[in-house]
Amino acid sequence: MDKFTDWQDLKVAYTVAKLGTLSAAAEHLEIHHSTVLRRINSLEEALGTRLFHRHARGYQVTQAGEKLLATASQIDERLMELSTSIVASDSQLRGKLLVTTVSGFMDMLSEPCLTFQQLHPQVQLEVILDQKRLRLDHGQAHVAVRAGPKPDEPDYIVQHLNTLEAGLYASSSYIKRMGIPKTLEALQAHNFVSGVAGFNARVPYFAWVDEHIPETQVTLRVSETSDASRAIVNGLGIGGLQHDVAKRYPDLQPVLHDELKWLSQVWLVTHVLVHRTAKVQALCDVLKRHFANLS
Amino acid sequence: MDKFTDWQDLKVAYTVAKLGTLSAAAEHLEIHHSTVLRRINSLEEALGTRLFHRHARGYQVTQAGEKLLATASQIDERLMELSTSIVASDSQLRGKLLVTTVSGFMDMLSEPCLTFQQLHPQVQLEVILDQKRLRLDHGQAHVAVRAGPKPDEPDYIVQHLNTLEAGLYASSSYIKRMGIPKTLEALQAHNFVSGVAGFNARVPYFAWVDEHIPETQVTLRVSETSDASRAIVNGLGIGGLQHDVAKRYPDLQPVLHDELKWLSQVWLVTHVLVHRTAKVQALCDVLKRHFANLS
DNA sequence: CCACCTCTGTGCATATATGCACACAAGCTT
DNA sequence: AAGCTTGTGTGCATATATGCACAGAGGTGG
Repeated sequence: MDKFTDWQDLKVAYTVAKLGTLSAAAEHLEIHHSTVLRRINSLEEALGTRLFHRHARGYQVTQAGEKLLATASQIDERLMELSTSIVASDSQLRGKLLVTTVSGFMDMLSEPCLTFQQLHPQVQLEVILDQKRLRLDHGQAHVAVRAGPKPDEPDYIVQHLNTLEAGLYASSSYIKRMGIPKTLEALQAHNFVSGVAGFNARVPYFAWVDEHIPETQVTLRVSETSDASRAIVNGLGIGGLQHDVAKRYPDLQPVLHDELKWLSQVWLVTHVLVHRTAKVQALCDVLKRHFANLS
Repeated sequence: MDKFTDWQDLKVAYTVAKLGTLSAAAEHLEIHHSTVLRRINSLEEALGTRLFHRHARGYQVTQAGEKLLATASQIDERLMELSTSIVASDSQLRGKLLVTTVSGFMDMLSEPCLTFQQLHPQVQLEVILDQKRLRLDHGQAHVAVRAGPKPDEPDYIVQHLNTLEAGLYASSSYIKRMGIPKTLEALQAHNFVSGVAGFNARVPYFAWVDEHIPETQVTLRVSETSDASRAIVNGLGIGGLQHDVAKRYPDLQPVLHDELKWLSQVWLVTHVLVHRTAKVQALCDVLKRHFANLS
């Protein structure tokens, strides 16, 4: 049913129709004129129609060939558009840009994201919050902001953004109810908000809870770290937060900051194939500038 | 500058984008999946862009691939239209139809042409009057009506239409002026209308004039036989006409019809490549029916 | 958690298409 | 007219792309 098994034949026939001779088409396509001849023969055989009138001085289109010429020239135009569109999508600042991070970082990313949106309104920024690391090499995301040990995967380009410091916080409503612990030992009697086992295993605070706080004292375990901060604000318990996140909630009081602190590295990760594109570069610039101003 | 050197790569990439896997695309295209892989690799290299995210379970389009998919699907549609349009142009009764004959036959062809126009108004009939025989194999014409010996060229399909009989005619104004010849000898004193030497050499009457009538008696030589008939009607001289042509001019009187008559075969010629098409068949039917009714 | 299955990816032999050389045909020029 | 130029068409050697077999990767289901 499919008459055009080889689209290249179409291009060859189109070139002949446009230039009028096999030789000219062959030169233009940088192939031998006999190849042009054979491709046209095979196409005509496949279509069951003569496309050209053979003339010793050149090829002249038949009515069928005229139709083919019209269609092929449209196709050629589309292809020109497509090729410019494809190269432009790499160099122009427009289209979708996918960023991924863990939900706990959303509070920190919202500000640079806003900055980026204002700088490049043509780009539709999509932030994907996901516990499981999306695969940049599968195109699931273009840029990732990750915490913990330095990612080390082939074809990933990793840049160090900052070192974030976290500490314990409690809301004033919690302190009013339970008091504020003054020593590490006193913590054992308090309630804590932590993460669900298996999720966010690499958050240092979660690991510390598992190690030093009895299971019974952990009032709430949430899978998303952003939910943890809200729970702490609402007074469900004491919890570990990045200082920069805690700053956003004036109600929160520091707890034993001189005694307890956790450091975690933040990495900016891109895939080598998308790293050089304008969009990715622009976002990386904004993110690096933002995190540099934090410290 | 031309990114798409091989349009077939586009078709292959399109199939992969549509079906999602190399294997499925390979099966659909009836080629090996490794070939599909290589063509996509080469296309991506040529474009300088990733079109697919390689996944062990299949190929997923990137943004560039999405654009390619959109363009290619449009192309695919156009191609479907084109292929149906091409086959339809053979089986449908529409479009141009080129007929060629010598000008002297126009009077005879006008009637069947009218019939054909009424039967198939979608077809634009173009009658090319030309002394030199147009080449059907070059697509200069689709149907030819020819007189004289049976055409014998390769790939030409020749059908016998009729045997036409011609005789001498004179207008009443000529007869009034010069009288009507009663014997063959009496003709020598009369004026004649004939053809220009070199043109229409195969018209039997013209040959007869050259052989039997003194050069000085030939009042007018015309290159177009249709002009000859008008000259005879206007009384410039005696001339040979097909009986069917002469019938159209009531003023004309037959001259020595029992003594002189010329027979010529009329042939319907088409090229083997266009002969089976609906348009050509339709015209051939009309012409054959018309000429059958003449005798 | 492991075995299975599908799909991708690679070296190698072969089949297919390309290029080349030459012959031929037809305008164009002188 | 006759040579010259340009372009088409064909047999043959080679280069190129295809198919094949097998390895590997990665997800799926028991």
